[in-house]
Amino acid sequence: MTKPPDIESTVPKAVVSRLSLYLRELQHIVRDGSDTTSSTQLGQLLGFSDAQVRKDLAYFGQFGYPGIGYKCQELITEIKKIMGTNRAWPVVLVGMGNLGRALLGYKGFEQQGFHVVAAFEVNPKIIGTQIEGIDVYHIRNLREIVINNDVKLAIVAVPSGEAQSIAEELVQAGIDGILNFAPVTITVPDNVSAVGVDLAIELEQLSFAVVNQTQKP
Amino acid sequence: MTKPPDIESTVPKAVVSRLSLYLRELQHIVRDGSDTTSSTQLGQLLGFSDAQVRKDLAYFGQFGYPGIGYKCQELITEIKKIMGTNRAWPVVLVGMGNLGRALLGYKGFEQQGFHVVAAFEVNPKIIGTQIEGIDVYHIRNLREIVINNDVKLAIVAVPSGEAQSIAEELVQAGIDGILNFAPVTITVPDNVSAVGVDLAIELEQLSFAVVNQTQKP
DNA sequence: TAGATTGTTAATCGATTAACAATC
DNA sequence: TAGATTGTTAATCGATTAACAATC
Repeated sequence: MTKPPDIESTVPKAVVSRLSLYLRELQHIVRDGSDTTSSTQLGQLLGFSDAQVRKDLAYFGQFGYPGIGYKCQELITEIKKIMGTNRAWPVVLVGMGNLGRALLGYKGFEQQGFHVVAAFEVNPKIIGTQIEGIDVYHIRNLREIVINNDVKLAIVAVPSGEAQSIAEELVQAGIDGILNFAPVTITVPDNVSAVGVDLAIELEQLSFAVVNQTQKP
Repeated sequence: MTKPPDIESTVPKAVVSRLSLYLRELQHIVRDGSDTTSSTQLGQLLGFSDAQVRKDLAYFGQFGYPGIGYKCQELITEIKKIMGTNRAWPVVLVGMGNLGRALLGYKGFEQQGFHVVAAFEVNPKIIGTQIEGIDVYHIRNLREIVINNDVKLAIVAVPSGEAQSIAEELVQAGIDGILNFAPVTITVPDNVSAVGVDLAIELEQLSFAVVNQTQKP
């Protein structure tokens, strides 16, 4: 209860993304039967320095025990609280192409507390059906479903050309965060967050690394 | 021909990932009918400063024309050369679950020059079949196919528990770069590159942003 | 107690931005 | 010529690492 109210705005993005990795490793460590870990172990597993692990966590509080390390379950709980995943998030998914369907069936979302409550499409052939047990709606029902289910997050898996206009509809419907799989930059208002995942770009990064044989230290 | 031979090792990762975004925007600008652009325009489209765009490109050479800007097609060619995507890359895909199948049908890979030449699975029911026109093989055929097709890149979409051992088989088979969709950290030798994409982590980042209402400047 | 490990400060390192001469 | 825009240098800003007192 002593955390200043504005720390979040000063936390670098890189720190937040590492936090997710710490959480993932902690879950593995617990599954492997350990109760505690250390900044050294976490760092080694992820290729970071021990100092960085401690510094990153220090942005949010004091979670460790000098001489002991970190209690995994405790740290997991704390990081989840920080990330906002200490509760379940209802999510809507727009676009039922190849990728959209796969995302609908992706187990990893549920495992981390994200629950797809509805899917949306324009293709009349699949509107009204269920895919992976989820109802597929026409986009015109978006607002209603978002409001009724208090949905804040949306996944966009529509073709590039439609991504921006879908994003705008989502914002109109009251969505606060958009995970965009279309390979375009979408523009959203300042009070809305957008994260883009471009699968081809990820392969391109790999191509660069291979071509330039980026030796790891 | 005047580029020093070791610049690549000194280029920050962040620069390389922005390079991919520049390439993507340039392709859109061309599609929209413009022949030239500027560091200011590129930066604005992506939310970066003009200075950053110029600085990033300067790592690799002088591609612009003072007073004019950049010729889009020319810059596209240059960036593709840098990224190694000025040629087609054969790719193998391991794991034919929901996600693997979707990736097999993902058009964006082909569009950027990545061509999936073979898919691999352990499930005997689908080995020998074709999915999206691609033959599905048993992993025991991996090495042979990788060598025959001179494949350097692999996409891994297997369950978490199998990711590390598959990665090792890929390395054994002569793969140089792995795009890993399993939500685990995989360990590869220094001469191999690995890029991880964890879909749940991307949603988690969004959750953090929404919970902490990270206001954009 | 001795050994381990934290949280935090100071030092280092790296990346971004501002500014501007050179160029078209 | 005047206006636009590059490439690059220097200044600023931010992030990482090293070091260590405090703690268990």
